[in-house]
Amino acid sequence: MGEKVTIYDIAKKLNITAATVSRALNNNPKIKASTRELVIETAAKMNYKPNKLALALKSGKSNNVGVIVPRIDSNFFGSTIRGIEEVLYPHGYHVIICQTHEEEKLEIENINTLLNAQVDGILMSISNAEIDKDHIINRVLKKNVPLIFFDRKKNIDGVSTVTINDFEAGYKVTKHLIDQGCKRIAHLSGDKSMEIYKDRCLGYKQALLDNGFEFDKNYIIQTKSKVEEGRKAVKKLLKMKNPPDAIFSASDFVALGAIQELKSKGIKIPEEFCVAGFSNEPFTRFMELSITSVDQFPLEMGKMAAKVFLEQVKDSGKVKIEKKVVLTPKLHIRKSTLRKNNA
Amino acid sequence: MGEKVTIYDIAKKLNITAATVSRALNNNPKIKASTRELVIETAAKMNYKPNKLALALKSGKSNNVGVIVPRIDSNFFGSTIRGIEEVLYPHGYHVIICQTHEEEKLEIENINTLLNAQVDGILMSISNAEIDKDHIINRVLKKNVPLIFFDRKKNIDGVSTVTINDFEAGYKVTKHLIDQGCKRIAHLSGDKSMEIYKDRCLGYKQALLDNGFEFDKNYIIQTKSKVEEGRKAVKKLLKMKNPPDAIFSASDFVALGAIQELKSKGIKIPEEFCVAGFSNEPFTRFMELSITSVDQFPLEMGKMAAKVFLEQVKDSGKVKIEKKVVLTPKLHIRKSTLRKNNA
DNA sequence: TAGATTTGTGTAATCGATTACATTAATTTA
DNA sequence: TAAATTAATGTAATCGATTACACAAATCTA
Repeated sequence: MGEKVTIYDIAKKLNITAATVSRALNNNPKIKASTRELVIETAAKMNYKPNKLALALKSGKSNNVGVIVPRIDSNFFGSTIRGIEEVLYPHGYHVIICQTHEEEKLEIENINTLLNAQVDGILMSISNAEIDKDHIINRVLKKNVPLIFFDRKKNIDGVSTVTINDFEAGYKVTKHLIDQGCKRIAHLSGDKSMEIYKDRCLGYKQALLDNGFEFDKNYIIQTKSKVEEGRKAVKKLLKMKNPPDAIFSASDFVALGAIQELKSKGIKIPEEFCVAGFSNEPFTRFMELSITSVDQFPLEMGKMAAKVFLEQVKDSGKVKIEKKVVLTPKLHIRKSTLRKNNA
Repeated sequence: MGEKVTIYDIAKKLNITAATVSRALNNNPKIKASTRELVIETAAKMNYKPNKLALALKSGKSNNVGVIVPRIDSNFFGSTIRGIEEVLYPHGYHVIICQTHEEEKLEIENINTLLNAQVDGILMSISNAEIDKDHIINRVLKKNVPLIFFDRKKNIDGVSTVTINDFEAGYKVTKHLIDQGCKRIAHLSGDKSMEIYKDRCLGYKQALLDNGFEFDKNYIIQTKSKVEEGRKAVKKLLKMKNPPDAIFSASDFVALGAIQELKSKGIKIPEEFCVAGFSNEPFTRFMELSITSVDQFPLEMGKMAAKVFLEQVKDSGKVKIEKKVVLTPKLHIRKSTLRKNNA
């Protein structure tokens, strides 16, 4: 019933002490071969399994790492978590998932409860880079718990980061639109308090400037990552005196909404208007009018974050390392921006 | 630096024992009010946080639950996990994620490591219902660890399940296709070793029979949930002497592939051919030719599974309960099957 | 005012492992 | 063959909490 076999049960059965059992099971060379074998055999027979909690308490290592993301039911975060898990599982780590729903309060609460649960590391996508989180971050660092930001980072000493080059991505998309002959390129940005959106926007600006385009700040509209926001934005843009003929959206969902709205107005894509998104959501390639988008390699990003964590664990105690890994984004050019005469 | 504050540190500072500190922090009424306040105050000042591992070891409750799914980077499982997390987090539970990639070996390994980690419960989507898993399942049950299957279940005594009525879903879709005037309805099924696919197929059959259609087993093609498989299946079906004029696919991805192939052959959807999918993946409603599909309410399913777990924990020790929760699927009728003359 | 209660804390065992430090028995050395 | 090694195992502390039991001081009872 209870079926809780401990080393003491094995010890009792064999008339030896728990210490000997422990040593035998850990292949301590001081133990006589015959004893070792007997113990191992008996342990197997009794279906003994070590209690990870006891080990964790004793060693101070829980073999759990916390992963904090805004949400997991999105392709991007789901894939990063998959990558993290794939790398860490073979090393004996378990992944504890926490969602913040972009809420500041939950973010801090999550870190706290993860620390109390004695996780061996925290991998997170921080939501708002402007709000001061130094206090809680310091708690993590003081405890010497490796902390790694992925995708949504904030520059903090001692914190490693794994990101893609959002600036480059923004630049590439914009340059591509320019190459397709677009003259007035608008940008549907995201929450500017996040570095990723800031950087994408900066890349956009730089590409414009480098190519002799003038930058009009009215062409930048802040949106939340929702289809409806794309429709709204297009309505607004089309009312302008000098409406754009292309959109670089920092979100695939917003790009989708934009496309829907443009189509409903009878505007032809990509002939009259080009639209590019961001994140390479599955639907962007499934659509009949497939959508040009940026691949952020979420799986790779997750794997990389996990690897950085493993390195930090290995080297802990030695020099404090701080890695900044930047992945190169890949632009998938699809129908929504590909004009045939240019192909 | 180390910043590890324990109740002993607090005790030392106040010249009392750890027992008193523990009691004060736990609002034990035997403790003098003044002492309690002093302790609580000092604990806050020293930034004391209880060590969850120690608590877990003592109490035998880790406050962790394991969730085992084939993968997390899918809309369906991502959403169920989100639901689980949302319900359990407020109750102080953490969710440990494990992926099986449909591999038998990993499934068993995951259960084992979760048990060794002393999880308080396991919620899982079992991959293959035909392979005998009694041994490992028994280990869970013997340990009195609540076990709940969601979506992909297997009928086992003592195991609660939360599923949707896949039979009904299959029936509804097929009936809908019949109502739209389709005469020869094919079914693209999934791995028949899973109950969900078996049931969807049974619902399909029953609907055919109930409506005076004859059932042709050549109209059933087994597929894996991939776009390419849908294309292949359609190629095969169209080569038949008496090709179908509708497809009920047990997967949205397969349905998508089918649609792509049909279109490439110049077949008009839904006028000449209707296609319905399953799972209500986001892309099904985003497509220009939106795809009829079945909503499995993954978020609700996750929440429900978590609630069943909570009930079992509460009632543990009392009668052993075994809940079978069946959610009703919802058919979203979209362009891919909606013939205007029928609307 | 002696005995019974109550109040507030301390002592020590416990959860299940690991491990530094004995300790005993066996073997080697001189 | 006595002393020195070595081999194999036992004893007990430890990780950080909780809690049954013990106990002294304060308060109540008759």
